[in-house]
Amino acid sequence: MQRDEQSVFEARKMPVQARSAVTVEAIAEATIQVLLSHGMDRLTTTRVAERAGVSVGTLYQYYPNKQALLFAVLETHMGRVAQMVEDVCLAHRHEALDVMVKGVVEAFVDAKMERTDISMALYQIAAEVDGAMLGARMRRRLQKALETMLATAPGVTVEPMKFAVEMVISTMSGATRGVLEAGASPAAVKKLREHLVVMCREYLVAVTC
Amino acid sequence: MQRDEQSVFEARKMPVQARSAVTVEAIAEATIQVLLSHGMDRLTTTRVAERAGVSVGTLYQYYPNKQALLFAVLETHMGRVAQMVEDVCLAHRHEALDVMVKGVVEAFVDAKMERTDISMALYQIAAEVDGAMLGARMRRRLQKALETMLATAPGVTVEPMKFAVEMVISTMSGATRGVLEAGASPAAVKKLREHLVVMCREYLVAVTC
DNA sequence: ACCTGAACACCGTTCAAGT
DNA sequence: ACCTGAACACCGTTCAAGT
Repeated sequence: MQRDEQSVFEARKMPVQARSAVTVEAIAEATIQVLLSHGMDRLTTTRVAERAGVSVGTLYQYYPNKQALLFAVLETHMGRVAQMVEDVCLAHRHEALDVMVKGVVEAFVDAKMERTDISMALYQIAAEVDGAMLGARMRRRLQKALETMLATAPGVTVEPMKFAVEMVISTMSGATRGVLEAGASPAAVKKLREHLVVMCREYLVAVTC
Repeated sequence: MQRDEQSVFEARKMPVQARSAVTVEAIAEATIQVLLSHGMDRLTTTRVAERAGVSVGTLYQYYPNKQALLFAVLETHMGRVAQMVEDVCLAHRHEALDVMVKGVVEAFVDAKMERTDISMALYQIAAEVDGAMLGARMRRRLQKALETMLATAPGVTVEPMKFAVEMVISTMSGATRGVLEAGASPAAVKKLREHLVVMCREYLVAVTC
């Protein structure tokens, strides 16, 4: 594969020895730590390298630029959320609509709220890098998982299904983000779980023929 | 007033002569233009000043730093949206719940979609500066306006009202953002208007006692 | 195969000098 | 009262030299 074919955001090279795999992981972990302790505007490639115990040059051996580093961190965590929702979608095929909605919404909220500090920090990253692109990719994954599951719901035909699923995904993201930006107190997270289930269920029932 | 009491994000000085008022406006406008044509990462204070037809020094006479400049631009546009929703909330007092919801949702969507290019560009700004802070302020304005309006709805008591309104605001933001990030085609905007009304109405009806 | 860190380019910000 | 733009500090990124 030629260098030019690589996305500018992809890792520059694959670690082929054990120590470099450790280095890559250490750099990714250090990025989160620096983000949490210093904030986005004081997140410096030199500082990240220092925290990871390597030199700047080493960082640039695995991540072509700062954006790629942030992108990778964001991708890891968004991927984790998508994975958890996908698992629930598979597990809830052929069940009743309200059971599906409850399962998906709670899986989404729980995944996002597992580490509220990281989730909040990631919103800072999302605009620095092209968060829209990653968000779109994640949305496509959730979209497919939800559509596939909903197609197996007994006696349910939502029209237009595609848009309704987009609405549900955007709504889950928006409401969760709202609670995170408001501080994500345990009480608020609990209410979010309940109310978001009601909102999505009532909506889907209303647009169901 | 002493310098130290000023927020770091507020304008450094008020324009007292006509030409400087023009300068301030030109800089703000140039910021949007550079953002739209070059993107966030190529938005440079020097480039903005150049576009506005002044020197960098002049820019720093009115905005203490780059963040303050971006903050001001974001604030203007968020304020416009908040204002339009507030107006609708005042106009719809004492009407039926579903009329209120329709009015507010459509006002919000229309305000955000009036200039989709600017709205999309602003998401880039929102993380560069402390978008969470401004978002919180805006949410408080909408919160108050909506609560005041809903309290006048005949025969409606939502419990807990405060959280339900937070949910509605986050949902409107999230769903609108989703459509914007998906490209905001006229067809999608139209469907968003309709579906968002359904979602918010059904939700509020469900949590109403 | 992997790591180092001085060196370079570029950008945010200032301030002495101008009108 | 307002504007200019060279100068400075700092950060992203590179690359010749090391192990």
